[in-house]
Amino acid sequence: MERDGAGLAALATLLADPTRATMCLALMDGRAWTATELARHAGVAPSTATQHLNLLVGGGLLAEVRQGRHRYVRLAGTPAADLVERLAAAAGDAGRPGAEPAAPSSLTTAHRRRALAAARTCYDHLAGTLGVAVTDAMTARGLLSWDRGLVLTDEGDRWMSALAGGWPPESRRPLVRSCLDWTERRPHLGGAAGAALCAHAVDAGWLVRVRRSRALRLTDAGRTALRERLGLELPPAG
Amino acid sequence: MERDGAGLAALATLLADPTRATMCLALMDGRAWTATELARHAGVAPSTATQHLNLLVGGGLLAEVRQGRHRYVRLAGTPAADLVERLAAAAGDAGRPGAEPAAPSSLTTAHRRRALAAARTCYDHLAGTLGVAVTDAMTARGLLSWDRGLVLTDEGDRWMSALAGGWPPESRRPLVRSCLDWTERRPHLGGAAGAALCAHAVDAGWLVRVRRSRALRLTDAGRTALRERLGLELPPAG
DNA sequence: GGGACGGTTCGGCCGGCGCCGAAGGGCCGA
DNA sequence: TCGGCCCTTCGGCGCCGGCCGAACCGTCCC
Repeated sequence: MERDGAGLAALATLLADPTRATMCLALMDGRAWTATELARHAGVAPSTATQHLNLLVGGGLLAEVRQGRHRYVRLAGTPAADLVERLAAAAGDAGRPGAEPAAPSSLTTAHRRRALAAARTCYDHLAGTLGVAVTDAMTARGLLSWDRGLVLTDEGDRWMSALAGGWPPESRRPLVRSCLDWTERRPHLGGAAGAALCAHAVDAGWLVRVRRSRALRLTDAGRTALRERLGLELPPAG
Repeated sequence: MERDGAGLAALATLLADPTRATMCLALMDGRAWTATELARHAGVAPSTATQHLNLLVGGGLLAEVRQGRHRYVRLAGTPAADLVERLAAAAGDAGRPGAEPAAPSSLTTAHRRRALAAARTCYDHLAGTLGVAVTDAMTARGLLSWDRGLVLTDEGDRWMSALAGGWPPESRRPLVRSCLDWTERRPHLGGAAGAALCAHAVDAGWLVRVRRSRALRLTDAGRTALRERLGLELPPAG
């Protein structure tokens, strides 16, 4: 790759604008937003939003789908989402990688924060304390091994098969991947297995999405299922 | 805190300029560079480099140490280095972060970094693991003493005389000086003695310079010489 | 002390970028 | 067919940020 920083700078420039950064963070919920939704969310005129979205799509950070008169836009993929999340995590440390997180500025944000910290999606897999707890439980049960990088054990493979149909997936995506959690500062399960697990949890009603957020709420059924399948004891909803 | 993208944008802005990005990439070798070195490397005036370094240090991405009239600057830590590496890797994917994960192109960079960590020049004397190892060996042999600051013992003075002609040097430069190594985080030998030792090692063919880099390669002759003269056992080249 | 050197500060120039409003085009539903 | 909605294009404005050169300060070397 090139030794000059032009490419790096070009990529960073995409996120170096508050409006674009706000848009990308909003898209971290994994859904597709329309251009006007993003414009209102970021507090700019629609024409301005168009320009920003052109840049982000052109830069490969976002993918778009035109449907009728709507322009739907979403994060381009897991790497893009990882990038945004990682940068946001580093930026969240009061601008100091290594400092403690800033106190929530308001009650609503505190509530939001707590909900997000408890359980949320990280693009397409589980994150937050729940994501870490599930990952830990899977490790304790021998479904995951961290000996030489993160791998799914044979037992873990059987466990996934029993959990969800269509396992293993055909995609060339790595089965498992370690993803650093920005609230827990600990790794949780990403990759195809993480995505499949999350998808099943939502399909089966273990988790329900909280509107306009990437927070998740654990249902009673989910609590029971996780206890039965992983021996994971979770406190009732707070 | 994460709701608006201001923080994220602020962090990304640090890397959104080609000059700053080039500087950060240069610093990925793990070494500490001086301001002028970085200025020349990035192709800007010293005054411009100062401004960029102020931003990067202020943003927590870089750490600085003032030594004499020099301003040494290095990546602030592992998180910062990870951030730069990850962003650079994503930017290298043909500018498409959404594409599939890139092959470990960091292999070459890993090699580069290892080579630099192994042996390199710091100014005009030895640094890296080799520099630290030599310093340790000289201390163990009683050639150096750290009792009241770093001094060359009488025996060390004789050792230097036997090693190289023109010892002691006429310059009023301090004979020995402790210089903090940024990869080892331990002091190594600088000053006139360190310079003379390094010069002799290169002249005598113990070390050869690696082109377009500060890295050094230890020859077989050098390995033998260091074993004979310092009792220093070094592993063969990797 | 004198000279060289590394680094910093200050002022000023300039290009680029983000923003908007107005106008226009495509798609939809009545 | 017609009006309304979503989005885009275009022109223009204001500002921020990167760049330099000149002057200055502190350090090191002789």
